[in-house]
Amino acid sequence: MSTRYNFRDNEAKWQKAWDEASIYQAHATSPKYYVLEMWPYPSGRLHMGHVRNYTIGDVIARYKRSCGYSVLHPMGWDAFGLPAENAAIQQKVHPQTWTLENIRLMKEEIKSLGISYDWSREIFSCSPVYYVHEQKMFLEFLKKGLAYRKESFVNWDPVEGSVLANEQVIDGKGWRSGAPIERRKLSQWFLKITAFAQELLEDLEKLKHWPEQVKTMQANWIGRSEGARIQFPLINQKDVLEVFTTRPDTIFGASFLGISTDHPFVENLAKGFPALQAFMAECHATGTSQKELDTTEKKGFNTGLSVQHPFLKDVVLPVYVTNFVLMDYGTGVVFGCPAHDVRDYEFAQKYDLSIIPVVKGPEEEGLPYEGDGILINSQFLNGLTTKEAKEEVIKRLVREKIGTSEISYKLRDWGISRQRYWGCPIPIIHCATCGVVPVPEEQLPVKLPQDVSFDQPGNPLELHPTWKNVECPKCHKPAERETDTFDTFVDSSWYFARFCSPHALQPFEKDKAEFWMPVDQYIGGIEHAILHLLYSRFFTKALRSCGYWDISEPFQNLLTQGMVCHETYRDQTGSWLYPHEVEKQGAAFVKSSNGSPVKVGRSEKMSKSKCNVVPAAKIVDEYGADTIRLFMLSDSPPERDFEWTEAGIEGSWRYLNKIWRLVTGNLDEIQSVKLSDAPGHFTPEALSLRKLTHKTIHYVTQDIEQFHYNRYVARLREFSNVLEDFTPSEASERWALSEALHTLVLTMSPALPHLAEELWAELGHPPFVVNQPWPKPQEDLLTVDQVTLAIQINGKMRGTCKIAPDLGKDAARALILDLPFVKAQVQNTMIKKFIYVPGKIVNVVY
RNA sequence: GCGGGCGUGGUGGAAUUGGUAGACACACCAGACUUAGGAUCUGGAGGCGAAAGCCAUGGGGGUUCGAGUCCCUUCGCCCGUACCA
Repeated sequence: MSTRYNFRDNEAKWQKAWDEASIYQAHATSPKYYVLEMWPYPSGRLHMGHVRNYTIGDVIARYKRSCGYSVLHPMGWDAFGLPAENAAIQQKVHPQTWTLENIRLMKEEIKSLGISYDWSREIFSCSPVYYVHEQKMFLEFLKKGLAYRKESFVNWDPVEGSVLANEQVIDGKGWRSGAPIERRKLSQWFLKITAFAQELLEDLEKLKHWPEQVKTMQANWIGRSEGARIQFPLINQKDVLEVFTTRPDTIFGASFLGISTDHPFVENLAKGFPALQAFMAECHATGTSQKELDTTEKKGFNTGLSVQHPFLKDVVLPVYVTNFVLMDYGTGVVFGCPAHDVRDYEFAQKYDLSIIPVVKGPEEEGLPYEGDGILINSQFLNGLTTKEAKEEVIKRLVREKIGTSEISYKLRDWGISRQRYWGCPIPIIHCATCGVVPVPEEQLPVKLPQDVSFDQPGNPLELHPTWKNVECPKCHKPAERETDTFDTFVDSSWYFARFCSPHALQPFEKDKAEFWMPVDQYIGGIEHAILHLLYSRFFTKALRSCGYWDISEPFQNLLTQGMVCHETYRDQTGSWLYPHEVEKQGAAFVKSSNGSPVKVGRSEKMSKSKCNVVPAAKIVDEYGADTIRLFMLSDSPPERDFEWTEAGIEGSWRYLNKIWRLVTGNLDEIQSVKLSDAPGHFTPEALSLRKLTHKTIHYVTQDIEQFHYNRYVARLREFSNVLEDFTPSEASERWALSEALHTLVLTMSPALPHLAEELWAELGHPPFVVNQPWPKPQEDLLTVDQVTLAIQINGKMRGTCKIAPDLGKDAARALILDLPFVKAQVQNTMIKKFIYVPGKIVNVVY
């Protein structure tokens, strides 16, 4: 018996054995369990965030397998995207070559972790076999009116002459060129997610096991609000401007109209109005991100036009073109009520507009006051509450035919066009005669051409002569292919369905998909709380309305994991250092290469830019898969951030060896034990061990079910701490020890599959431990006959007392008031209150 | 700016969801053992204090017999913000 566990040989051995037995291949037999981790973007190296994600998923997959479920646990590649193009530009390597090589490397690393994936279902978003279905779906959506074309803004880099992602715009400038970015309009494809706004909102209630904060974020993102649409006729003109407002009650506080720079009326007005044109250009000299738009200084341009107040015939309001009214929300026009809106208040002060308070709050409030209250200065609304006033205004608007009630959503349609090469081509042909023509189904897939160059800026597809120039399928005259590709979120909005029948000729076989779906447990980073998850929910519903299946929600349960963090290090020059470049000298850190002092920064999310990354492959190589898996589970609960430390991984490695010694060191003791022959009598020591064994099963099961993996590991450690001190002296104790060791191996197997497999063999069993049923606790061993009751006197902890857990209140009172330390404190004072929570606490108030 | 979170010893965290704050670990200290190892084993440990005890869950206030947990307020950090994935 070796005292050191040989992870290198064992992990390779068992991974090979699992592979050869194909034990992780999913078979569609009930009951089913579909566990899915978010598929990775193949960046080339596995990082700790991936390891954490896959480990969390693997524990539940293995646990459910032991519980008798038929488990589907697949893995694939979110292989399209911007980094491949950046690599192409920087390293002169084709995006496909770069991507496939990255996949090869990452797959090798994932495999070394021993995750129970069914690799026969592996899929790649960049393969035409995958994206052909996406192109067909898009054409279906087009037929159903769920896809359409409209103009919208992109970040335009005037120096590069290309479109930039928000990420590539830094402080309003292009990341490569440094040139100020402008917003430019392009005609682009959109998916009508707003058609499902109400359903996406309502169905959140069905998602019982989604984190509340994710549901709240999605609900706020959808942003349903009830309000009114009100007409404001322009003075001396025929036109009418329509406003959407959620505060129709404040209509008498209106002092101006704000209209979006992108409103058709403004675009029209700007013709022959150079000052306005200049203002609009000024507003467009910014990127498209919401954060940038919101934090840019609020500006307005007085058009000189004015509108009539809907209820006050002698009041006219000036019309300002503004940079803070969004064309995408409501009607693109707002009325400004400075007394009751912070933004309007600032605007009114800047442009010296009147501020009329019309809502009186419950207390003396300063302005602006955005809360509810009683209406003042408001004609027929005076004295009404905010809620009543809203109803009354709408009633009048409808009666006078100058407005209606309206429900509005913040959610905007999903722009899916990207002016990039490395994505799924949009299957459309533009013809001068026939307009927008879908590529006929028999010509699908539209494959990406291989022969492209990144020597010039912009999308290489634009510059590709033979791919771009085609014949119109309808009139056969020369036409052009759509050169935009899909947003990569499209690829990840249905991959979970493809896994159900990954080799099917259609996107997925309906019966297979309806058998496996919905995903029973979805696991991924919190950063996807809104976009990816909302798009996937939308796609599921859109596919339903196109007749693909009868599924409405893709993910039954959701776990959002926290980030993996690490300390940051900088040398004297301020450059970031990798953890492997520094070493500890006493309490301080120094640079390994020259011994110079290192400044230790706070722990942050692992990122290449700050060099605080630890490559997973290195750790697997040094400590093995089980050690890294154990550490990933031990410290933090999955939804919290995780702190990576060298000490932590060491600690996990030591624990692995401890288990190894514990089991192998007791083999002789339990050699003669037959677990099927339970002894008739147990010594008190044996009984007490058995109680712990069954309590451990009980709690470990609960902890795994609830994803309290750190507690699960803590229970295993507590259990093994006791086992270490247990020396059997007769038969029933040897039996109890054998039961305990078997339980330890079985319960640790979801976390430490390789070690468990090896020890299962050492215990004399044929493979595989992963196919063993999950142990069940014996109920009669879970009862306790005494608990430690906490005793408070006047709310302060004063002592404890051993007591039967179900003792009645009167008996408990007599017993406790008779305790010496209670008597001493209370003496003969009258007891005012005696609070008794059986099994937990007593509070004596005197 | 807006939306959502998080904050507990030197460190990561635990606390049956309003009932003994610090489980389980890491780091540390003291000791044992030795075929000096990536060891292992035993003991200690929130702070102050000789002790009794007092103080402690980012800060301040409140509700309660009782608050890490609920409410108000404030500070700090993190995620998302629609073209990073």
